[in-house]
Amino acid sequence: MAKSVRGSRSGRPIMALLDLLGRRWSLRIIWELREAALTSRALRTACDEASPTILQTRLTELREAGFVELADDGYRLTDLGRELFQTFTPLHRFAERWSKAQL
Amino acid sequence: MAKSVRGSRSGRPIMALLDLLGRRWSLRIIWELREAALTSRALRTACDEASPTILQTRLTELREAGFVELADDGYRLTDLGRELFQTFTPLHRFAERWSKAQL
DNA sequence: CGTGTTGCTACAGTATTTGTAGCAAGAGGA
DNA sequence: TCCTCTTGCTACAAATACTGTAGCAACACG
Repeated sequence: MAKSVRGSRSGRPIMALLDLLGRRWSLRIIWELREAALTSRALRTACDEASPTILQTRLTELREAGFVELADDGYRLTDLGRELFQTFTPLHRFAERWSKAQL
Repeated sequence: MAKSVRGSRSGRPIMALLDLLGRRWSLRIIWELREAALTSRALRTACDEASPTILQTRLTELREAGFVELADDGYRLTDLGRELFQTFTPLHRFAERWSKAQL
């Protein structure tokens, strides 16, 4: 398992971030936690029954990165994680436009 | 190789997009093409000598998605791809804040 | 005590990614 | 013409990441 975030050698934070978010289910997890906290099982359901192994791995990474935390009501975005999610908003809008351009 | 974009079954464009961008080197490739077109070799150099196999695979996917095109001067973002890149701008700013929060 | 959650892990099979090598096609230069 | 260089791209085996199933201990409710 890649311990340190790839691209971090360059010292450029954006590389480390692109690498972390470029791992499977990372983007999706943040997306699914956008509204409310989810238990590990609920998160798994939300993520199309992705394997718990990889979800756990990603959750650990995202927790170490400070984007996600485990509270009484399950996993949820930290303030930092919520900030990160904000940057997805234009992405969401873009996705809608993109799907129309695909036709 | 995953032919269709995962998550596209849901019909939610954002899922398809999150999945495509969640594959290794996808985000990075778009990032590296942000300023100028790059030849396949130059792109490889920019991407820390990532293997040409996977770069080629990602480039094909990104081309099919309409984000990247191959021109005389190498690979470059399409108008759509440039739109997508715009959504990264807040991500870049976030990355800077994040690296400070990590200390 | 049983029943049901929770977060989390083991493990084997599969898919993806890596690294090295090398291809054919095209653009020069001699 | 032949030689050399670059282009985009691919083969192939080894390494790594991911999947799917099963199941653990800890805690809560009854």
